[in-house]
Amino acid sequence: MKNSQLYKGSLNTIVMKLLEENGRMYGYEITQKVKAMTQGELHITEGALYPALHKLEAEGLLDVEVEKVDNRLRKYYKLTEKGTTETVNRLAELEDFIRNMQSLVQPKLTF
Amino acid sequence: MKNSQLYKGSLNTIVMKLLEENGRMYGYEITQKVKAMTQGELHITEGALYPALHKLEAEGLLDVEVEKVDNRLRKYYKLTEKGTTETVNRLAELEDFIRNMQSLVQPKLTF
DNA sequence: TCATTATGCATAAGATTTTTATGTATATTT
DNA sequence: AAATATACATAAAAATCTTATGCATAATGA
Repeated sequence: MKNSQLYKGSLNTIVMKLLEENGRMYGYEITQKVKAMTQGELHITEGALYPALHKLEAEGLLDVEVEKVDNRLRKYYKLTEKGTTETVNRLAELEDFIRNMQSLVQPKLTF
Repeated sequence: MKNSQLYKGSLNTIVMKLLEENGRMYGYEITQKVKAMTQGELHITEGALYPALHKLEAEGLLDVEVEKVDNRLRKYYKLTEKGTTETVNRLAELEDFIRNMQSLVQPKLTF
């Protein structure tokens, strides 16, 4: 989803957090939202997003509702109860991750 | 290198930053240092680390010196000139990454 | 009006990274 | 004497993502 390898493994967390914020979203909408929220820096590719959504659904973390808007198909995803619980965990992991990375990379900040 | 998927893609950056800080280190030392710096939270596995070191060396970012200490082998790695330059880029990417993740995950912080 | 871009989904091959499981060997601790 | 720590290594499998396609409708622009 961009040049940097760092984003590997973060897609699920991003998607789940966005769904927690916005209630329900469809795939294309997620790509646009992420692009907007990062000033165009982060570009989620379809080849990564759609399989990820399918997997989260298969794991019971997301529910899907298909709708036709303007004669085009949309698949709206939202968090299941299980997904909502898991999102809390993932966000806690993200905070730990960021904290750990900062202590590894900015060891000077001990003042 | 742990439970959370988030660390995927961050190993190279971690290694390069540690070498920038410490001049030269050997593999086992890196695993212990990371464990200590993260209060035991982040555990770098050998199966991930050694291939990563070999690849960074093959890319010309690291130099290696073999030494025998206490009758045991050690391979000390240090950044090449190219590696030092690249480390600056990787750290900038890491900062962008963290900033982007925070704006995705903490959109409330707009005050 | 005809071509391009935007919207919207999907999958498949390949690359990359990591996990898990081994293997070898010496030193130290229990 | 056995277990743990130190120190390297690789190989199979899993997981994730990129790149390249494919299909289809709507809107924009030349």
